[in-house]
Amino acid sequence: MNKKETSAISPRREEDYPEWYQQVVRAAELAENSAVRGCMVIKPWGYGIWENLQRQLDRRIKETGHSNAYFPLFIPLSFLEKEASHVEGFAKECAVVTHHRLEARDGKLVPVGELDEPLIVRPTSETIIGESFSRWVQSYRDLPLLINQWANVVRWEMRTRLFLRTAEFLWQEGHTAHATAEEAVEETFKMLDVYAEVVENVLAMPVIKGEKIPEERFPGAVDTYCIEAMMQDRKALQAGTSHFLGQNFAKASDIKFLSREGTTEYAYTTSWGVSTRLIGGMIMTHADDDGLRIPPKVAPKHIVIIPVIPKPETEAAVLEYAESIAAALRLKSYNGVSIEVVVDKRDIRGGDKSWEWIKKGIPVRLEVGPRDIENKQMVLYRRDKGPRDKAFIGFNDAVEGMSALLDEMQNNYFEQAKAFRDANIRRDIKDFAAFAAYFTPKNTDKPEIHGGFVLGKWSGDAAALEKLNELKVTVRCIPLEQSGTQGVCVVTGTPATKDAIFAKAY
RNA sequence: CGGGGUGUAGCUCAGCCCGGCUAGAGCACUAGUUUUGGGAACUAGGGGUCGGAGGUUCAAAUCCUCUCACCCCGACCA
Repeated sequence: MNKKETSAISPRREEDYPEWYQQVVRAAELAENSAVRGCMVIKPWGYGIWENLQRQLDRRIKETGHSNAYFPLFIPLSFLEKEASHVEGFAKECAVVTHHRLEARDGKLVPVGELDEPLIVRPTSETIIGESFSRWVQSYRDLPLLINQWANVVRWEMRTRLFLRTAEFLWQEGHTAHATAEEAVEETFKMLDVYAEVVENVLAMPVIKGEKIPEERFPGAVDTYCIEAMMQDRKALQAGTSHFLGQNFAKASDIKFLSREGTTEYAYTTSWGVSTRLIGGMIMTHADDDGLRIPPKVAPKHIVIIPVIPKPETEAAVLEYAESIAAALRLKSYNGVSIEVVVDKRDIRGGDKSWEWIKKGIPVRLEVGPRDIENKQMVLYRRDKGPRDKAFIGFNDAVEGMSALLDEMQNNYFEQAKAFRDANIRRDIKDFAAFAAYFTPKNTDKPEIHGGFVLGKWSGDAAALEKLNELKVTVRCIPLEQSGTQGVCVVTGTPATKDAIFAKAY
């Protein structure tokens, strides 16, 4: 390999951001494309991140009173027809099962045994869960009903990208039913807060909580709330959504209850979800030109110990020393779990090992050789510093201080991401000329990274949406935090009071 | 589904326009030697239905027809 190459990932972010993203995913062995169009294989390192995220989110979902359950992968076609706008939103991207048997004919397998009613593979589960809810809810005493499921869903997207948009993806979807609108709205916000907390504290991704404009709402929802994050190409990523569904789905699925007063009422429902897309967001928030950087709280392994063996006769002693460090570290805990250590004993060159782990984004690398045994020390490399930025650290200091070090790295990642985002939120753009200039690349043949977030006033009229569409800019959200000031819409120039976040988006 | 492009080794590709020896390169892989606090060097080696089917020809990776898959740009999106 070329030693003059100063970064492990080629191209670098500023050269070709989408290609850089793909190379990071590949180099870190997170996932790969599969034989099935649009569907990915999540490899162990990537799945390990998902499991850690899942565990920490699941805990908070349960702490807020929800229970996990599981509903069918297949949904009768007729269920989807029950909610008019829901149909419109999802019908175009549904995988449909029409047969239940294969027969060999002329050496080929052909589907036979047509189903009376086709089944769709769930793109989301409101309708099938609603069917259960309608039987589970009879009285106001059955409410609230607070259910979550971890599942895979399928949306037959035209264009896919690993983690960010795949035809099949993993997620959790919460579904709740309440006696009053107030309580359901409260639930919607509560789960939005849970998402924001997990994404910021666990994935170290700063987010903006807000409300979607009507055009961007979940099909069938009364209100959709979201958390929006900024990627390193300054585009927005919707990182999670929480929907207040009003009585729309309760009416469609017949979720009724007898109130304390003896009247029959429709329940108010909510739904909320986050997906494996968050891993894509984590990559695009933290990875650099040397590959992935995983926030310690979701890293499948926190530390790799790389034995340095200059001569074969030193091997046994070095490995023994490496294992003793690993054993001591494993007795320590970080973020509620034992510190995860891997001793990389593979018979390949040390430099190759180091760079492999750098690209995989492991938080800490420890290198130990014969000289370190005598001095009872090791060489420490942190992924939040440069690849050659090494520090000697004593055995006891390393073991006792590791948890605090991981915590510091977790915070560093968040602070770095937050500083980057805040530096790229423009609040000074007041007219459309400046707005359009900000979102237009200077080199149209090969657009450079440009634009960012604009925080400005939004009037909400249809003509304005049209102008945004031409720029490929969207209203990401109306932030929950509003200034309350009077001003003019950055698109139309007409008087407006609402603050909105504008950006190009994934 | 519209416009453009690509299918040749595990990966990235050359060869195709202008048909012709046993189909090539780099990386990766295997073995050996040297090197060793660092993304090594040399030598030898393994690996290919040239996306698939049909056609033209003495001869097809190369020309023709059909077909499948994927990628990029649009419309759609967690």
